[in-house]
Amino acid sequence: MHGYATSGLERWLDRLRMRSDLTDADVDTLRKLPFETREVSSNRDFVRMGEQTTHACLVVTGLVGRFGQTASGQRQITALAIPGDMVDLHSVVVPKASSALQALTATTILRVSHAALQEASEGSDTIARAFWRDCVADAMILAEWVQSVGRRDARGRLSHLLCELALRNGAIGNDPRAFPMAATQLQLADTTGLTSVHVNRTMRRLHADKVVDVVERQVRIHDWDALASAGDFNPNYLHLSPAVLDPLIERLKAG
Amino acid sequence: MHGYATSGLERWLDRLRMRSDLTDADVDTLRKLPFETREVSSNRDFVRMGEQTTHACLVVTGLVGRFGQTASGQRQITALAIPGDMVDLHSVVVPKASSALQALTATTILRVSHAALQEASEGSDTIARAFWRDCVADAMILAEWVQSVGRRDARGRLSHLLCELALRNGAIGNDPRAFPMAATQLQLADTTGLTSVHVNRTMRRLHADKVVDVVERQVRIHDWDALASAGDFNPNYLHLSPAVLDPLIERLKAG
DNA sequence: CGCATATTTGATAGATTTCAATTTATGTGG
DNA sequence: CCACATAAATTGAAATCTATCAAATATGCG
Repeated sequence: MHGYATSGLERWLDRLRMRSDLTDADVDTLRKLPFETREVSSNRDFVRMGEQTTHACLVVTGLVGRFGQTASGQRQITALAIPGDMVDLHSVVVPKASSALQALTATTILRVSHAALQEASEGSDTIARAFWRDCVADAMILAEWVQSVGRRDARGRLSHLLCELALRNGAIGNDPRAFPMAATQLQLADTTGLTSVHVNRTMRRLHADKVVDVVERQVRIHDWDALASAGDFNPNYLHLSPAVLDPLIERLKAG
Repeated sequence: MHGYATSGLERWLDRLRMRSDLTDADVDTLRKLPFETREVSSNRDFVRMGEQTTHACLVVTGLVGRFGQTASGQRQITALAIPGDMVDLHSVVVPKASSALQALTATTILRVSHAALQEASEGSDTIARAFWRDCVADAMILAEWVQSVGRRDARGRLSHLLCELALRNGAIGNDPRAFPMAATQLQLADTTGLTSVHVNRTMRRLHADKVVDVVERQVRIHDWDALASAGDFNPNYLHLSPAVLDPLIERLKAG
């Protein structure tokens, strides 16, 4: 997206700045955050539930899920993090993990210490506000998921999720009509509160209806209007500025 | 709970301090926050979806729900606020409401301006952190709700919700075994992603099994162990300190 | 008393899960 | 590059849970 974006931090900074005004000094501070890079292979927890964490994790490439688990072993994904997302920025203020983080595919993360993040936030009101706001944005996605899982049928849930991922991918510079999505149908099931069998049948139907497609770990949206209407999708909750949102919708409709 | 707690702010302060260390100066600052009191009658929106808000709302008495709505008119409650909760503290950093707030029963709220809250948070790192942490705590409840709605059956969802409400009520000084719960079965249905008919039958069964009871807008827990096990309830996500949690659990088990 | 709201019950339809296989990808070592 | 092992996608049939529709009974309130 930007020529200088060699470090994975840059994409995160871009995202932060989409939501919050940061001063040049702020950006400078954040660019200088120390981190260590880590490769996580598919289906591996890199934060376990209950663990006392000391670092937050920024996704550079790949896909990360936050997992809850029921006593009977049923799994539920409560958040998906794509590149540019700091999966657990919240851990700076609540370090004890109340759910596990797992890579859904081979993933590169940057670990940034809570101490450094806290120092940055205490050194600048605008950074503090940006971090707070980012956590609130995550909460709004969660609220939307509650609604989706609570009140939409299988087709609606999957459509809604794919709409969300399209815009979130678009916001980080991917093509909103065709973007990487490494989750398996089982993982999609754990995200939407369905069974992998039912996800399979529903995706198959969406494909047959020429609405969306997942081929080779890539989502391809063929009919945005149909998808958005099936998912009853209203992008407000993502709080993207018109400058970001409008061109994305335009591209999606052009599809 | 405290003799001096004439103002509704006090209970909120107590709750904040349960999660975050505040200095005496911080507490002083927060006590001096200007507010206006407002009575809201049952089933009335006091914040509409899409509205640009200028104040955050603290519940003093009653019950408030955050409502999402689907195109087909299906409703989903994405948060319940009991006395002492600032329903939309998040609106300080994201003022545009992405869902409606509605009183589920006659409710008293305190409106506190964003400007005042922001000033408080910018004047003290510890206050800023406490606000941020409180929003994160709300998000963790939301994540648990996603899991509940996604992966538990009707009995599990209702049991889990009642367990949560028991501890949250206990934390503000109510008896965790018998506390006010003004929501109708229809509202419980909107909270758990069920139908009012199904909520009725399920509550009826929980009653028959001598697990819980809702009589005259009061929850009465008869068998905590059975309720917690039916709801597969693990209180970790509420992040209550042992000093608060342990006595509550003890009382609940004694029941 | 009488309207409006909430609870309760029954019968039926429908969506989704569960169980059990089968087929199709994907990756890996020889 | 093949053969094997493993993971993922796919399909079918039956069982279950939950929604839907419709109505009767309570309950609260002016």
